[in-house]
Amino acid sequence: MSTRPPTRPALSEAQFTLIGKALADPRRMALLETISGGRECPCARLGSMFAVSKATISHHMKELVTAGLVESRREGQYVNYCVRRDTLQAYTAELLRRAGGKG
Amino acid sequence: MSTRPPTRPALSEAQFTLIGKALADPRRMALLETISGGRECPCARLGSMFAVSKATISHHMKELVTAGLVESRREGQYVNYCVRRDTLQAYTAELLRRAGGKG
DNA sequence: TTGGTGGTTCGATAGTTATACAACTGTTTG
DNA sequence: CAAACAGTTGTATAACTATCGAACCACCAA
Repeated sequence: MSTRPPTRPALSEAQFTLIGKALADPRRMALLETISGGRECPCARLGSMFAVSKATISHHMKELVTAGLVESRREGQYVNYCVRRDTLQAYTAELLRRAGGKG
Repeated sequence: MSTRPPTRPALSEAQFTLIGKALADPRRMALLETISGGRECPCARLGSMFAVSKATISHHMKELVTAGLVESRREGQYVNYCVRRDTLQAYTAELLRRAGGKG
């Protein structure tokens, strides 16, 4: 048929669920949004913006990285994060594919 | 500029979170997907497809309805559900708007 | 009415998770 | 080396939630 094959490989069920869970938490969503705002975002700054412990920040960032929504890169003492927009787009596409129906 | 203003009102923070949580559960996602498949789906059928109690089905459907992802309509003895694609699309749009960045 | 079927609500339980503190690793600077 | 700073990990706890059985409500048919 004519439905062009997706350019990206479809998300696995496991990753789809991971992403869903990662996005479901308001705090994590806020972190993601903050990271998305700037070009790169050191973890330290995040801690100062949200009144939570650095352990919690680290935990949330780990979830986001595991879900593939964020990439981390160590820069000396610091860790910089950036959003993986491809993953985010793959997720929304998959979401619409699954529940968006045929129109 | 030329980006047409959204036809839909933006999702409130509360609803955005509700939707996120609703979509995060694999079972609920499966239910949503099933509903999306057919035109209308009576609750009874759902119960027979997923090996869970009807109480659990009811609970999940309530979550989906509360999130605005699904609409329920009583049809005599039965309750039919249909997916609110507008909500789903509003969610994905908001997601990309928040975290999709300017890329 | 009585019964039967479809769905909801209640109460309890088990599993998950967000959070913090403390201890630890890694890095830079004296 | 030691000290200071950035992040991670371990442990514990509190809050949340998915799940079920049972009781209940809504509708339909005798």
